[in-house]
Amino acid sequence: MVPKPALERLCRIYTSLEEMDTAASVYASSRELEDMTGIPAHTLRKDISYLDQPGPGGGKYRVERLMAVLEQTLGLKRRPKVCVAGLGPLGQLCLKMLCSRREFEVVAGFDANINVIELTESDVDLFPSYELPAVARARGIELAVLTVADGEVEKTAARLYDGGVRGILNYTGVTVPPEYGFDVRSVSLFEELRILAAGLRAAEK
Amino acid sequence: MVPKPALERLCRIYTSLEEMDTAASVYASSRELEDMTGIPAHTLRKDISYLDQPGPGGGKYRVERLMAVLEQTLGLKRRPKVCVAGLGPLGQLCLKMLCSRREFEVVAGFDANINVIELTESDVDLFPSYELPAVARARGIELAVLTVADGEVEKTAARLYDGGVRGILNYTGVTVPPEYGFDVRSVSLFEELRILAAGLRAAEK
DNA sequence: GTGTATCTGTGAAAATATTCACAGAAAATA
DNA sequence: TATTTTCTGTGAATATTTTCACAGATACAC
Repeated sequence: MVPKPALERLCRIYTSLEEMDTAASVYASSRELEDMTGIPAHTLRKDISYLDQPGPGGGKYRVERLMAVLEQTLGLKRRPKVCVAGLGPLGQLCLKMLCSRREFEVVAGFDANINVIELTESDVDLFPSYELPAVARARGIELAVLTVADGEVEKTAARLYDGGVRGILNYTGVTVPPEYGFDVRSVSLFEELRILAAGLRAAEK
Repeated sequence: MVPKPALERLCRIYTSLEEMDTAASVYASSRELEDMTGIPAHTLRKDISYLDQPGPGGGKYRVERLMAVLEQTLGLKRRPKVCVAGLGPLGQLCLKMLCSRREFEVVAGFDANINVIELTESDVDLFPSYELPAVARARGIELAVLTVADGEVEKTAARLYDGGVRGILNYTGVTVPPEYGFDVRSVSLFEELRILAAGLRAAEK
């Protein structure tokens, strides 16, 4: 079984592999990846070894091959189904970014305000929030990007749960209620900056 | 010394304490905080114990007191100086959010495009990117929110380094070059969703 | 005040994750 | 082809983090 921190690093490695692939690099050594990611080469090799896939042995990794292995393991080949809940400026931005790549299947957007839904241009179907559970179930949405206002998080979480959504990427400033058992990753501008500030502070001593 | 994961959790706890403070709660037990954050009560108590501050002993934590201790330890009382590099939609959003609270001192915004600088309304002084090193040094900027286009990351990183910036909150899709030794936290929409997808995948087995 | 229930604080134990070190496979060299 | 160099893969050692368990402090009821 792959340790969770290793999984996170593997996702970071995938990003770097994409960069290399775009730059038409065919081979990647653990050392080069260390230079790109800051993850030590031995950690990175160990992480890859958790995948239990035959590697190149003594040669370098083949970028495409390793990407394929990661796609397999990380479940990206399936194009997980994603929705965006909350279509304020941030939500709309996320929607746009997600649509700009094929990696995820963007299935729907939701907002409490019907005006927003009618006025927003998007390739994706947009719905009022109260339809979330039904739409999510009908379309098999697995992941949600949560960009609603802080005050709406609780209600939206309940709806996502009813819709069978399993994982939430939480961009709001408040905590997603843990009782639903979502797999949550939270990205709070303030919290992240606090962690950096605390890091500086710790480094000073 | 506070373990790094503990530090991150403490920042999360701080967020929940803010929520409680807003809700006019005076006391917080480790159990209540567990319910809010999903962090187990014993982990959370241990984390707080790393702070080496006298706690309430047998009673509950006093919300204000604990917040004060965390502000102290996390270095938030100092109002760390922050800038935003890259004033596209995301950068402007970050700028607005940062200005909406007093927690950080937002000192400057930067963009490569001079039109953007002239057209953007902001309470914060905006500068063209090439002035970043000078401005950052002059104003003592410690942290940067990096929201430039992916192709500009390398150049911007160099400038931030020249400006004496120590920590970066990286919202771009590419890796910040590790050779400068920045303290980096990266937030990539795609990477986060990948981690969630991998989590689902792992849970299925 | 006495008793009971509820907390925190923390050393020690257990679980996890990282680093190391080196065997052995590929690639490069000559 | 033989030799050297450069890699990966991984068990074992080390380091870190989390969990546990319980002593002792506080709050509360009566």
